[in-house]
Amino acid sequence: MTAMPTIRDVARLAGVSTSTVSLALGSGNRVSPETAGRVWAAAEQLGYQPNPLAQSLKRGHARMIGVIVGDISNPFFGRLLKGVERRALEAGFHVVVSDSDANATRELAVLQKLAAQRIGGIVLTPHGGGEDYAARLHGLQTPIVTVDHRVPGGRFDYVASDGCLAAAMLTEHLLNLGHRRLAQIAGRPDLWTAVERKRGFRMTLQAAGVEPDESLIVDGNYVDSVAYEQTMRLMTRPDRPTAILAANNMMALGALQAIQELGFSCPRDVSLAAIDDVPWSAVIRPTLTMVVQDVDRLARAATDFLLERMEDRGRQEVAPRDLILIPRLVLGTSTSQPPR
Amino acid sequence: MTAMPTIRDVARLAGVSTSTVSLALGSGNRVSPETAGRVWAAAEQLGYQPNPLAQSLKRGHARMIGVIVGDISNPFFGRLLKGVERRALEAGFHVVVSDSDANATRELAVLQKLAAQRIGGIVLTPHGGGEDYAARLHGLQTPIVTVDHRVPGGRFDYVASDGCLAAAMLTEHLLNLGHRRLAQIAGRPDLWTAVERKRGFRMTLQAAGVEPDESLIVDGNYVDSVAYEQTMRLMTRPDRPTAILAANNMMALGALQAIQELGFSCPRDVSLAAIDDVPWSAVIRPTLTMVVQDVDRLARAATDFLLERMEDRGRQEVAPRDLILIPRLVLGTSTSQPPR
DNA sequence: GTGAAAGCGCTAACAG
DNA sequence: CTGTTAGCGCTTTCAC
Repeated sequence: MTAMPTIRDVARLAGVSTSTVSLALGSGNRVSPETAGRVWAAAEQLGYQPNPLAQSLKRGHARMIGVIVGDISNPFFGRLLKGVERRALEAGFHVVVSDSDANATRELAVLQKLAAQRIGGIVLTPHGGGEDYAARLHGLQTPIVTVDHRVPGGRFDYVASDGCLAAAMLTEHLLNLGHRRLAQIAGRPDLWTAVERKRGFRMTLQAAGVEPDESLIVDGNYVDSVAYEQTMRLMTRPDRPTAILAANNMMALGALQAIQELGFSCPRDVSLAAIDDVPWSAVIRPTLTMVVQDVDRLARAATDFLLERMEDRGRQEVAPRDLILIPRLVLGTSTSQPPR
Repeated sequence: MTAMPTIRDVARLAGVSTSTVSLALGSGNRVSPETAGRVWAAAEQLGYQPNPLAQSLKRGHARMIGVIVGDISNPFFGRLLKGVERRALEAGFHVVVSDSDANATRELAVLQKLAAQRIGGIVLTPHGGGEDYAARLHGLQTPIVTVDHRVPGGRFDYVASDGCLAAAMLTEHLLNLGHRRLAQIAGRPDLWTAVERKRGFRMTLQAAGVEPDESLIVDGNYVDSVAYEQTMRLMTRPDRPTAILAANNMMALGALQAIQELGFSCPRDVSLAAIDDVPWSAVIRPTLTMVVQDVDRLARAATDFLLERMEDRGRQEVAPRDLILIPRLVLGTSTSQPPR
C-alpha cells in the first residue's frame, strides 16, 4: 500500500522546500547545481512522478487530446486513431477516444463532455451540419481540428484527402476502359466528403461528354448495408450500370456482396471501384481498384495542427489551415471493359 | 471568451456558500428544497459544470479508464474498444486508449504513464510474460482487468473466449471432413491464448487417434505477414498438409493470400479454418470457416468487472474472477474434404 | 538561489 | 440545514 510520493516527500528528503523541488525538476535552471542534484536524487529514490491531476488543475487543462470518430471499428478510423495516438504520446499527451456512431447529436454530447473535462484539444471527424452546428463547436472554446469531413460554416483546421480528385481519378479510369453507364453509390448527402466525391464524378463525366444519369447516383450513407441494398436495386434494373463507383470502403464491400449474391461476376458483368482503402484487399476477390489515402500522414498532420493550436490556446488568431492530400490510385482486378 | 463558471459563481448567484452548492448539486438530500431549487436555477443559468479536474484531484483519481490493446487498427480490437467505450460512457467514464504494438516493453511504459495519471482502472490485453511482469502490473496499484491473453502469475480478473475449445471445434470439424494431415499456424508462443489454442488442437487430434505432426505446428506470432511466410513454407513441402488451422484472423488472411499466390485453390487443394472473426468475411472468397467470439459481450463483461473493482478500490480483496465465453462455429466454404 | 504563501476548483468534516 | 475551514498536489509570483 505504498501511497504515491508527493512533491512534499521529495522536498523533505532533499531538505528543501516544495517550490524548490518544482523549480529543480522543471526545466528551469534557477536552482544551484548541487541542490538540483539533491532534488533529483531524492525524486529518483522515491520514484516520484508529479501528479498530472494537480498539474492539470493548476494549468487549467489536461494534457490529453480527444479523438472522436464515427466508427472506431472501421479500420480506416482505427488507423487514424493509431496514428494520432502515437504522435500525441510522443508529445506527452494521452488520447481519449469516443465513438459518435456517425451521429451529430451523440457527437455533440460527447464533445460537450470532453470540453468540460478541460481536455487540451480535439481531433474530430465531424458529422453535423445545419445552422448552429459550427457555432456550437466554436462555443466549446476548445481547439478542434477537423478530419475527413469539413464543417461548412466553421473556422477550423482541416485535414483530408482530395475527395473530388479521388472520384475523378476513378471515373477517368472507368471511362478509359470504355464504360458509359456509370453509377455512384454516394455517401451521406449532408457530409462534405460525399458532396465532393459526387462533384468529382459528375465533373469528369461531363468533361468527357457523358451526361451523368442522375438516377444512377444513389445515396449509400457510407454504410455497408445501405450500399448493399442500393446495389441490389441498381443491378436489377433493366438499364443497369456497367460500372459502379463506391464512395467509401464499407460501401464497396456491401456492393461487392450484393453483386456476388445476385450471381453477377465482377468485373465481367460489372466493374467496381472504390474510394478509401479496403482492408485485406489482398485476399478479397476480385481485388478492388481503389484510390487510397495516406492515413498515417493524415493522422500526423491533424495531430500536429492540433498541438500547434493548443500552444497558443486561441491567443493569436491563426487563420484556419487546410491540408489536402493527394490520394493514390491502386489498380485491382475489379475493373475491366464493359460487357458486350 | 466566457471563462467557464466555477462553483463560486453559482454560490454567489444563488446567495449561498460553495459547500451548499456542492451539496445541493450532489445527489445528497441534505439541503432544503428551496435552496436546492435556487442553486439548481443558478447553475442552470450559468451553464455550470463542475470542473472534473478539480473533482479528480480531490477524489484522488480521474473518472477515466484506460484501454491498452496490441493493435487498434485490428478490427477485433476496434470492436472491443468500441464496446468498452460505450459501456464506460454510460457509467460516466471516459476512455483513454493506447496501442502497445503487442510489445511488452511499450505496454509497460504506457501502463506506467496511465497509472501516474491516476486513471481509475485499465482494460488490458497483456503481452508480457516472464518473472516479474505480473509483479510490475500489481505494483501499479491500479485495478486491471485482463482480456484475451491471461497473465500467468497474475491475480487479475480475466475475460476471454475459450481458446482451447475454439481450436478443438475447428479441429473436430476438419477431422470429420476426413483430414488427417492438419497444420496449425499458432500465435506467439509466449502468450496464453496461443498455448491454449495449440492445446485444443493437439488434444482433439490425439482423442481421435491422430498423432499430431509437430513439424506442422508453426509459430505465426499472430501476425499476418509471418503467417504468410509460414504458409508458403508449409505448402511447398512435399508432405504438405491438407488443412490449415490459423490461430487468429490476421493470420488466416495471410495464409489465404499465400495459398492463392501459390496457385492453390482453397478448399480444393487445402482447407483453411480460423479462430476469430474475419471482417467482411462475406466478401472474401472462399468464405472462411471460423469460430467467432462475442466481442461485445467480452467488452461489456470486461468493463463491468473493472467498474466493480474500481468501486472498492482494492479495499476488500475480491478473488480474481474469470469469465470464459463459449465461441461459436461458423461454417464457410473454405473447408471441405481433403484432395484425393 | 531559495522559501513562504496563495490559489487552481472542488469536497467533506465539523461547527453552528 | 448551512457556512466555515481545511486541504487534494502542484506551480508561481514575490520577498528575502
